Amino acid sequence: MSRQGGASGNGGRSARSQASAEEATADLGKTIQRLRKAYNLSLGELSEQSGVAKSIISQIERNETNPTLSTVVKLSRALDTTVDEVLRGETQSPFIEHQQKSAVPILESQDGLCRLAIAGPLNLIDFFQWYDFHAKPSGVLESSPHPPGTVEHLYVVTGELEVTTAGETRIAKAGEALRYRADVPHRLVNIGDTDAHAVMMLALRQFGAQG
Amino acid sequence: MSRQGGASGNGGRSARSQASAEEATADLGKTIQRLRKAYNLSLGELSEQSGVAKSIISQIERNETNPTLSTVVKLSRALDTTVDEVLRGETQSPFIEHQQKSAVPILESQDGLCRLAIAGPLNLIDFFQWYDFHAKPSGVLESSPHPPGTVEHLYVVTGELEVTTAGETRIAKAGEALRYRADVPHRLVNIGDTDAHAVMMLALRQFGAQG
DNA sequence: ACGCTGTGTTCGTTATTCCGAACAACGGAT
DNA sequence: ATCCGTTGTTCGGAATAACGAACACAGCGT
Repeated sequence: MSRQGGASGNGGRSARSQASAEEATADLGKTIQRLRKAYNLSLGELSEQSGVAKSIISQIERNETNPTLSTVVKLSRALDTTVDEVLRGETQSPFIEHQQKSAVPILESQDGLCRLAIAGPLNLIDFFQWYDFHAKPSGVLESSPHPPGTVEHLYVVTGELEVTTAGETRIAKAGEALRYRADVPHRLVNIGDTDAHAVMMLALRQFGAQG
Repeated sequence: MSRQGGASGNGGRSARSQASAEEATADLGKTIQRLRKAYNLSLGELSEQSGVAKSIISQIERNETNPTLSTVVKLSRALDTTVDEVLRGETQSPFIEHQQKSAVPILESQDGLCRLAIAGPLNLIDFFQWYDFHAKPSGVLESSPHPPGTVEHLYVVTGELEVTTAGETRIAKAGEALRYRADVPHRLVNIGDTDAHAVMMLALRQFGAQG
């Protein structure tokens, strides 16, 4: 036992671990639930997409069971994340303040053939997805509210889009970017007479912390 | 089948995963054993240090059981590593993932006029910037290393780009996405004979977690 | 030869994960 | 007021993961 016995210089082995596994999986349920709700999934839907019985998911979310590895893997995959991320929980301190709301700067490479436009910086984000968005003329995309704190970024590649949220309406043309609250109903309309193409990013605030 | 609910163009969830969990934990036993032997530990020793019965460890190493999450956590800790590392096995991820066009799920709005393509999901990011990238034919963009853990996402809108990082080279055409490490020198080249247009996102990992 | 120490394996039992179905609770319809 | 479809929950029962002890096979020593 213990003591490195061996001639070989094995690396110093830590002797910790031991009974600390419970605490490691302590907030797993909370995390699973947080991710599931971030995707607006019900237990049944997540069950279908993951292949895990919804009763199990319910128990896992309330830490009433000690799931099998394969179960956790299935859930992690369905939630587009890894096991470690799920285990890590939310013990991360969001710092870094780096506001840079100036107008879209443009960088050029040495040979002058490349243009790099910073479309939008953002910080303190724990989870996001981004989308490629196409809309034919007069196409409309209605979105129901996302979780509180969610911010949506829209960068228009071609065409002309109109965004309405919380009673306000703005128009963005090709090359412009919009940033707006997404935790209220909002709507996108292609008001141009050509196809519109945009890149959309959805940034969810992970958990409370102040607003 | 009917994406969730409603109206919204909320995030489209992938329907993959499903029964692929087995293959994910396939070489877990091999990995555990490799790590254990790397430390010159016997089953009994690892059992003591981890708190897992050695009979279980034996079965896990031969993939004769489907361990509990807490069991895997205990073993991972005793082996000074993380669950994901153990799951990843030794398939040293190429660190440059290629997301084919066909793999990008596409959602349609109710009126059928809008197409929403998820270019690339990513989780638990604390800080990022994204860019609109234009390159004339044979244009080159050289980038020096970003902070450790930084991952770069590239979504090609039009044209054809070649990415080289850590000795690996991949090509992405319009509609495809690349995801690769950016904490080493990397280079983008427009290898097509037309202008290339892409959206690039730089995601910095905020907290340590060595990679 | 014999014991001895350590390896990894297999064996009963207990404890619990997992599933599917049945359940209650809510909200929206007609 | 009553039917729905949906939410998340709880309830048997089958499957099995976990444990500890007993097991076989080695290598070394006297």
